[in-house]
Amino acid sequence: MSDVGSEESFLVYPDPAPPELARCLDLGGYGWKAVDGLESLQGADNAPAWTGAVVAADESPDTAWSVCRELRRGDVPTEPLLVLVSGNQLEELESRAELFDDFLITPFHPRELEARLKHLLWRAGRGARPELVSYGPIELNLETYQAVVAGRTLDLTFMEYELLRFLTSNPGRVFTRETLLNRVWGYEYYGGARTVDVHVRRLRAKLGEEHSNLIQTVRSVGYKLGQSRWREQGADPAE
Amino acid sequence: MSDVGSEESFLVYPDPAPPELARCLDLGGYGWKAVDGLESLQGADNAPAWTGAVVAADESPDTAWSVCRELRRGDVPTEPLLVLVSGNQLEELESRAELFDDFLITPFHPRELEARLKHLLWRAGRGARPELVSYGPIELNLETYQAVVAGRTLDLTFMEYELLRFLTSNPGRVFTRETLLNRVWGYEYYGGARTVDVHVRRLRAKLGEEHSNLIQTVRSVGYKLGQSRWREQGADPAE
DNA sequence: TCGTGTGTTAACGCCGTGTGAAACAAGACC
DNA sequence: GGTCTTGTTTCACACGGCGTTAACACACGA
Repeated sequence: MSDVGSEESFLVYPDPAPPELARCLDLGGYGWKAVDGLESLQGADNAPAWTGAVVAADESPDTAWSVCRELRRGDVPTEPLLVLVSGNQLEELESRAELFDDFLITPFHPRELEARLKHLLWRAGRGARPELVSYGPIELNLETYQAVVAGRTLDLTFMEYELLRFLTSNPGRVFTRETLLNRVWGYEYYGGARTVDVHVRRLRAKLGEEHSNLIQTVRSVGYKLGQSRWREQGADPAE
Repeated sequence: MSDVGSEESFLVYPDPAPPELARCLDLGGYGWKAVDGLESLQGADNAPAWTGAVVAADESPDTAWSVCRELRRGDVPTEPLLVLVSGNQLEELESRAELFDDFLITPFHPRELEARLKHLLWRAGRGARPELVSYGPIELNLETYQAVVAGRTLDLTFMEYELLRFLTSNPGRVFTRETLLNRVWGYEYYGGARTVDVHVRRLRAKLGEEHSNLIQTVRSVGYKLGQSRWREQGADPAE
């Protein structure tokens, strides 16, 4: 499914997930797994990795409500559960109020789906997914201003963090000192291109010896972080 | 207004209630009262007869959110609160997740409004309200406005409590002074960002010496409370 | 009137930040 | 290979932004 480990993932019904729903979940960066029933899950209840569920009840309502009922009976009965219903199913919601946390009318707007998922996750106490930027061993939490390299927390100053964030957001790309000054420092700048050098040096020092080479200098051009994802393992012969 | 058929009644903003909203509430048999602000209510706090609120935030969002904030601060801070937003306001919902329980996109279908109201009332009737906020040694009782740190009751002023509540509700997250002024104080603000500093200082003083470091300053960014739960164990090995 | 809560102003001190120069590395040219 | 040139790394230091703190000003209710 997806590569990032820390993200939210949803259980989706039915198994060939509605195309629109699948597309929106993918675009939102959520992991998801479509099932046609819960018997397959009961077999392998090893890691209930999903943090919520989205049940499309507009096609086959009866089995969909059964799935909701099963989910409510499960080990984590209060997980966020969103049902998709058609406009003429609104009346039957009242009698099934205990089977869902929120509902969405099909056809739906992708942004409404995302907004409802976010609010459900927030209410469930897990909060919105933290905005993360990562590359290799580097992980940046944009909300807490924390930087982690290979599990070790770094104590960065403001400019160091901003510089690392910019480089990590554009991995493998080379930036001239002027560009860095403009985009990170944020003002027109004359002279003092050495400022970038010094901050790169301090960053490398705090990254530690084994990771200091994450920031590479491209001679007479500038700096870049890591390797480009373009032809990553293509093993450039000049390397 | 409405002859109260059922015992449910809602507070509606703004005062000339949106016609569509008024009609639907009437048809649904709900009682409701439109207000343009909360100052009129504070005068006569005799019988808070409403069981919930519907705030139309699609016309004048700023004041609407202020009303939501006031409602949340009120005596019954967790009453069901539904906001009406336009389609292009979905993005701003995420940063105000604590100000509403459910939302509805305008223009709306009357039956969807009714379904959402019913579901909100059903959920409120089950008492699924988190009245407590806590982080580490901090415990806040939202009903009694009491703050406890490590078992010791604090005597906080109003703004101190609000600030601590906001920070505690979003632990580990860094907020700029401007953000704090907007979200805690609740109005647009120019100058005087030092106000936040002073209140933080007073809060730290009341937290006591051993817990004053719960509120951490992130230099040239803002303040945050505690450590993020994200990678909390990343203690520096050189320590 | 006093007492309390809240916002403002100014002084102070720290530490992040930028700068200059020296030391160093990498090619280029003869 | 030696030497010169160009560019990068490293160090030390001074300035200034930024947070802390205290003291004051104002509004409001008792």
